[in-house]
Amino acid sequence: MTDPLSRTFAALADPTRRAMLARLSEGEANVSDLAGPFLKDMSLPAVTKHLKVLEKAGLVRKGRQAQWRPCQLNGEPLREAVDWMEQYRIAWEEQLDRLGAYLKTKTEGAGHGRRK
Amino acid sequence: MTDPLSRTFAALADPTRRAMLARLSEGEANVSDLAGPFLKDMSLPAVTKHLKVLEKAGLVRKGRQAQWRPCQLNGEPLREAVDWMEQYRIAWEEQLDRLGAYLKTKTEGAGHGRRK
DNA sequence: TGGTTAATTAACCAAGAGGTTAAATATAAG
DNA sequence: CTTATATTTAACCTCTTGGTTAATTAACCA
Repeated sequence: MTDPLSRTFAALADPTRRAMLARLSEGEANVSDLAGPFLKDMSLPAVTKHLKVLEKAGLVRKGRQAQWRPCQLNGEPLREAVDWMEQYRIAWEEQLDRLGAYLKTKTEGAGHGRRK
Repeated sequence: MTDPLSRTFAALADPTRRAMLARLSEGEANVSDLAGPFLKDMSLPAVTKHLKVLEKAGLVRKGRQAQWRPCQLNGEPLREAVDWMEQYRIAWEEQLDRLGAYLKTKTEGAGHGRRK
């Protein structure tokens, strides 16, 4: 699982990480800001690890400012993931269309020929 | 990692599984059809396992027809995943806009006042 | 019945993910 | 120089993932 797209999807496959991205979509945040909502459920090092997964996937960029590490969201890998999905979603919708058309034909042809 | 969205993203986080979905986007296929391109790299049971991951994520539906198991793609979970992403993509693009606006302000204000 | 093809299950293994606690680092502030 | 705050690293543990080979099930065919 070394390719970028896999890393992106893997990063998204965790509700904690998705929540952190959601938080970051509202603006920059330090590690402890991000950790806040989760400290009831897990330790700070656990959050650091999640953050690292997001960083390695390129979804988050971490700066430095004194002892704080302000984190920013980077949407680019997201766009690539969406692109991958859309590419096939089109095919899937076409499949649905074909199915729809097929069913329609069957129904229309039920009387074995056109009406009128 | 028990929620549907996580299962979907996790299922997509593997190039073998993505390739299987890509194949299925061209139409129905049996397990051995799907396995074909990968049998140089892995065994059939490995493919079965990948398929099971896709099934549990609801991305693939497996029927039966004699000894074959015709597999079909189900795009619905995909749509939900895209929806999740789009929801935040909007925010991300806005962030980019704000960044752009900020840089623009800085440049404009460089001469400390408006040019005539 | 016995054989062939398609696919799954079982039992196992190595590596990775996600968590922990305790110790270390980085920066600021007395 | 010491202390406080923010964050990371180290060492460890358990469960899951992704793979294996060997055996099993399911359905057809002769």
